[in-house]
Amino acid sequence: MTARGPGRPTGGGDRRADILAAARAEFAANGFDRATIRGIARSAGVDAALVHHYFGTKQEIFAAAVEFPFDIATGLQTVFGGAPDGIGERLVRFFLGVWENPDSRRPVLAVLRSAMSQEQAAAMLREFVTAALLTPGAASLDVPTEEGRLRMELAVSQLMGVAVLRYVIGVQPLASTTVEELVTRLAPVVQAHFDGGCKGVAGG
Amino acid sequence: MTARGPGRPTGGGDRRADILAAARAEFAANGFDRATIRGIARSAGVDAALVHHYFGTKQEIFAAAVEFPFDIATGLQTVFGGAPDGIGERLVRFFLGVWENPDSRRPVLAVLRSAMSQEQAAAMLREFVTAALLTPGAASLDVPTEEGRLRMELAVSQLMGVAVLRYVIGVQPLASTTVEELVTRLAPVVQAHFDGGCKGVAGG
DNA sequence: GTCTATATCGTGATAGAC
DNA sequence: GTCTATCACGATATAGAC
Repeated sequence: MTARGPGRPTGGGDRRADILAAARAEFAANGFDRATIRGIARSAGVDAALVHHYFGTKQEIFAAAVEFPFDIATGLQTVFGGAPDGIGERLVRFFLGVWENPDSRRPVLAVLRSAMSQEQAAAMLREFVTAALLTPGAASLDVPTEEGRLRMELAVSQLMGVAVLRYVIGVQPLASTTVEELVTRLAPVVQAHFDGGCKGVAGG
Repeated sequence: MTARGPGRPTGGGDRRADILAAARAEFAANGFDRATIRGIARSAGVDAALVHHYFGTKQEIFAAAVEFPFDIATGLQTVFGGAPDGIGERLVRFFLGVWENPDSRRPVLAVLRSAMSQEQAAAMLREFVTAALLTPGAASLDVPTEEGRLRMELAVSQLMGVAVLRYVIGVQPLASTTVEELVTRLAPVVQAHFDGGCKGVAGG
């Protein structure tokens, strides 16, 4: 039963999923600007007009494509809920886990690529970082809010930079280093940001 | 003598500079894809055809626009030439100095924005990071090359992430923190990457 | 529900007048 | 050296047939 007749009885919902998957792949691979409706349609094996029919404008397709397919809040509850001195390692593991899994990498890669030159995507990333990372992270610290947010931002900067160099630019040897190796090297640094800096390393 | 007649005797070099400056601004503001020849021409107050006349294709304009107007190698010699335990602070100061000065920020912003979705710009960034940062940085360390490069990449990741969140995404309060404050917080972390990690912070 | 056809626009690039 | 005019192309988006 591979042949699909016109007016198929399933009532739709099949092609729509194909289009959404293709949109995720295209936006992740090319960013908002370079991704095209025609390309998404071709990749999904449907007509370009059908993409508009289901999702409307290109912006709306993008918004639908980058909605996280998993509950990210749950994962971050685990990160910030446990022992304070383990937040660094848990955050690094969570972050790398999202990026190593193709299903979750696609949306975040699409947002990151697009956020560089598209204000709406930048706003999405800004809001996500603020709501999902900075606010709960800062709240779990025993310092003033502004100080906590800055610490979190510096920690997130470290991880965001790794994402850019490892997953987008692909610089070696970082791009082929194992996750465990990265956890070993990054967790203490991220934790240090959390604890207010690496200054103590000099030993006084 | 503000009026310019046709066939002006200066022999050209005036409009060309205007176009180049406009191209820097447009590429920095929008990235490669969203920047347009017409937009550059409009911004420079000339015709679009003149842009092609001087610089050729859009790729060639981009290449001309992102050529650093200052000798970056000299600055990095200072960073890596001095005392090893000051590399962290000197690298952070150099990096932030480049990004805080509009003249030098424009080219690097253009490359960063474009590298996210344009393979040629990504290759430029990859080669620049490798040749100007990783290789001299790793060479100044007393560890195997591969290990030194990875340490440098993690240090650069920290700075790259700060650039993304501070200068592109504009997340607060990081975007409005003073340079000195950032140097204070980042230099030890970058230095720790250089020295092989923050592990010693726990004090044993 | 799906696709054909097309309207409308903006792009990069070129030829050639002045 | 500078600009007018235009080509060829691909984009988003829509109208409407089936």
